[in-house]
Amino acid sequence: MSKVRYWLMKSEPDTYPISQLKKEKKSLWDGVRSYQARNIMKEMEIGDQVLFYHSNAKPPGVVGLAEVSKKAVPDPTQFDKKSKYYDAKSNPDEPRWMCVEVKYKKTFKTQFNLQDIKSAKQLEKMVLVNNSRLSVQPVTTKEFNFITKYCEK
DNA sequence: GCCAACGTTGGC
DNA sequence: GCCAACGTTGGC
Repeated sequence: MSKVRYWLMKSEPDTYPISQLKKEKKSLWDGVRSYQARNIMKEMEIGDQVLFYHSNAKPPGVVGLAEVSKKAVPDPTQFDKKSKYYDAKSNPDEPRWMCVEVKYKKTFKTQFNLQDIKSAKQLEKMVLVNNSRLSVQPVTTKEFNFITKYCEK
């Protein structure tokens, strides 16, 4: 078994809030159409821990925890003509877009706001702070522990 | 709703 | 293969 790794995944509460993941228990993280984000999802292993982040929220921040429950598989929405994520250029024999499945773990009592992240010295190197547009990103063990310790108090 | 940042596309 | 134009993300 390899070591557990940590990630941060963004979702807009208007599109897919953490409360919906709680209801559904698990969900395919489909609809991601960024090569960088896709490449990061391909790295994920079952059991990896995920910070669930609400973007475009008031205020934006980390709202809870999820866990990778299935390794990357071809994103079914890329072949679904009715989906807004349909990609005519993707070949079923060589799918362009991949996604992992995540399962719900918990919702923090108080969310860790982006503002808190930006003002914490220990978190100044976070990808979130320096590459704010990347929707799936790696998080270091230290960053993960810092945020979860604070939120689990 | 604005707009800065930045990834992607496409003309050359 | 460069780079301008364009589209999207996401904070404010």
